[in-house]
Amino acid sequence: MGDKAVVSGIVAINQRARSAEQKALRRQVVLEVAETYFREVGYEAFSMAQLAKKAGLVKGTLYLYFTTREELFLTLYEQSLMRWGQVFIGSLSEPMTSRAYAERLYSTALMDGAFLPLLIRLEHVIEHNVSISRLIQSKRVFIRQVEAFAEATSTVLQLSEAQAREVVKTMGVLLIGATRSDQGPSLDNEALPQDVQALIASFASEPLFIKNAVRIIEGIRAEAAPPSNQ
Amino acid sequence: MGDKAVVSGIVAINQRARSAEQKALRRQVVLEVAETYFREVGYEAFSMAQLAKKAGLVKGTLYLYFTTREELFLTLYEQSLMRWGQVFIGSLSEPMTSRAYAERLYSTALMDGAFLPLLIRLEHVIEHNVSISRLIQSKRVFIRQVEAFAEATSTVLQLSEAQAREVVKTMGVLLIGATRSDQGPSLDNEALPQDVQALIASFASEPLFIKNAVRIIEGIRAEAAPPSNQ
DNA sequence: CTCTTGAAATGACCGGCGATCAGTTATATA
DNA sequence: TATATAACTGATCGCCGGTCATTTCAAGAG
Repeated sequence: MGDKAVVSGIVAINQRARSAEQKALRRQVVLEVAETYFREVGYEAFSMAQLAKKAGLVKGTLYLYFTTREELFLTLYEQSLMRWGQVFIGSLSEPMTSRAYAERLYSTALMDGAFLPLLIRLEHVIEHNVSISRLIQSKRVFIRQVEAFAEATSTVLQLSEAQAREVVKTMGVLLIGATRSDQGPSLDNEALPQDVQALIASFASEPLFIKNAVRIIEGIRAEAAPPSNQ
Repeated sequence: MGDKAVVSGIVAINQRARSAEQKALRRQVVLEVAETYFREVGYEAFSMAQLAKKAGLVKGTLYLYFTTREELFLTLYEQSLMRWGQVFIGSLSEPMTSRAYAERLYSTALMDGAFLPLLIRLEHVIEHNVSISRLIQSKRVFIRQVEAFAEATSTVLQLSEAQAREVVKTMGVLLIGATRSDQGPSLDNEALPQDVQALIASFASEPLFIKNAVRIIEGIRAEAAPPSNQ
């Protein structure tokens, strides 16, 4: 009991955060605790009071750093998006097949346990209850990421910039739609009838994503290069 | 004040529902009130107490007809799915282009104001907090609908059964991913900077869905019929 | 070294939520 | 008409996100 005093390493602010840097640092610490907690319990069971407890604060203090629960999640989303972007782009190699590209995209997106659950709730939940200016700021982060994706995609898939942007947009759509089934309740293997098990198996997200990603990339590739004309 | 007594038409149960039919009827009346209310306020703002008030009951009574809020929404989802299925299949004509098929699918799905908002929340929210047996029952409704869709699709697009099933599965994925942007906050036209407006415009759901639906249908069509071989 | 001051932090508090259940009441039947 | 049964009620529960008057602490002034 009484786990105050020194927390971690050199910086160790258990005192009040007064300077702007200290406040930013504390905010980031809270975000890291929040992300761990979020990975444990998911979106719906995540409570601000519990988060405060885990971060060694009191609920009211959280609201000095985040105006609403949703604004906190929006920040987590931005960070996970940028993190995933780095990992995905970093995983691409010079010339790639559509299939290899789709596989990298899928596996890196799933690897980050926070990204997809946040992405899936972005429009219907998170973006409501957030100020317009904060939302604009977030959209700009998104624009930057889309551009980075498009550039890398254009290179490795040998597509025009316009084609690459089209690919990126559609990959997002497909990723959300295909991984939706992974977000259902974890009924594991318990006594589901065969017809339902077969249904679930037929909606397995990985082949669903990859097969359709390839179809779309090849479709886009074919559109701008009519094979028999000019 | 005092709007008891006769409610509507001939049946008019303001009394207790005793027989199984009366109970089923009352349940259906509640569902209809719930759907109207849901269309007004959406998922998050929907409260059981308000619903009870609108249905002329008390909150506790609702829980005699639905075990949880989510089970009520699951029922609304099933009904809207079947309703849409009828409308969509009924709107198909004998031989159709991929594009016409995609357009019908998109427009009929959007027309029913309740279907997409429920579908989008199905796995991450609704299916949690519902009994396993109820979930199995719901999945079977879904299986039946998929089969009906596949049959109609096979006919109008002139595809094999396996191809048609693949089309149907993928259309669902695409529909959810593409219409996600419609679920954001309604920021209308108010003072969004141009870059953000351009982003939103570029993610407009209709062209996003239709272009990619066509790409995928054509991709699936091409897979089983290699043009230069056999 | 002490005092002042203003912002960081607190915790009690708010209204509303989904859900529960002991008690009430209407009604079909004997 | 009396009785048993189950549909219905409404008070109550614990918890939620969010607020705010008050307290506390550290940096800068003297």
